[in-house]
Amino acid sequence: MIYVMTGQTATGKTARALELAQIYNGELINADSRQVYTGLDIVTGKDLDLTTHTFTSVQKSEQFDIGYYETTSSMRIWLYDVLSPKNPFSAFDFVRLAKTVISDIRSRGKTPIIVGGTYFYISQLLYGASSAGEPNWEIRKELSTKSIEELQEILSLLDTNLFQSLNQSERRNPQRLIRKIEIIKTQGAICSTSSREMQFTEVEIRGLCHREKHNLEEKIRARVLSRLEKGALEEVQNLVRKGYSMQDPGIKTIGYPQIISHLAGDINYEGLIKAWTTKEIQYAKRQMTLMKSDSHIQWSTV
RNA sequence: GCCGAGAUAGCCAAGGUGGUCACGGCGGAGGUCUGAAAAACCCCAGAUGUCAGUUCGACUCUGACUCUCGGCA
Repeated sequence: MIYVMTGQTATGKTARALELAQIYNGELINADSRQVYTGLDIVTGKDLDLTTHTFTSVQKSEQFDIGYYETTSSMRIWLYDVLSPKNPFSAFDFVRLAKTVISDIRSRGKTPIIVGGTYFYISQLLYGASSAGEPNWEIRKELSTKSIEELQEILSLLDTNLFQSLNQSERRNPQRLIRKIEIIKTQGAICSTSSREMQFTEVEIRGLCHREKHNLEEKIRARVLSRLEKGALEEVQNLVRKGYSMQDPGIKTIGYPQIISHLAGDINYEGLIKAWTTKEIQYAKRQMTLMKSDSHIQWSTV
């Protein structure tokens, strides 16, 4: 059995997942695309205060450090602090790492509990059977200098039918165009018949969402304020001092650009709170747009 | 009180010889997504301070009023 705890931001997913872990003798696997980064703690809301703060590394490679934090009640939380914010991380990486951890947890007779708001990662783990292959950052870098018109033309030349079938949103989305070109260049073609079947036999997916929009707004605002109190500004100052900037993949995370602007004097404190809160609310909205198409999710409201 | 500048959407804001006026950005609603997803992208709604005058026609010109911001007293 695998449990999945997902849903909107600021709904208390981690707390609920820990309850599940208690009941089912489980261990948590983080499915949050930001909390995999080292050093992004307060702003991303890593629940390290629930742990003993000691990271136990289990499998370390050049790219990734797979390990866990142990909670005060001796439960493990995996896939925090996997890599530096300097490096890109992808759904491909997540699926690979999560599968490794799932095997490890099961081999010890425990239950994997996947928890996080990055539904895209979760969907790729649960349903993604694509043979499309991993990201090729060389090709992406090369294509990133092209204009949107150039990208459209390149893709159109490679596969006219595919390009014709794209909607406006995708045609004008450089990242999506680059990804498609990348697949064709590395695989020869895009396999359109790849399945969307459940990869595991027994899975229970639970989702948490806010009952009303104003609940969400209040919760998020309160959480932003509490993160600032906990030292979000200092966290960012340290990162900046260590040479991290908005260009780094990990820093392209809600909260960081806004705080950096504030530290640079571009926006005042009130402006920072507002900008950060607004981005979080917009994110929560996008999460729902994506998640509500999954009929397997059992929803509850908070 | 006087002088000057201004008043365009929830906020910021561009404009033009008077001709269906109305560029953008933010915010708001909705959406897209098969390994960048806290990303990237699509799309929709919404405005000329008030009152008069000139005119076939005023957001644009004139006057008064109201309000705002500077400066002087």
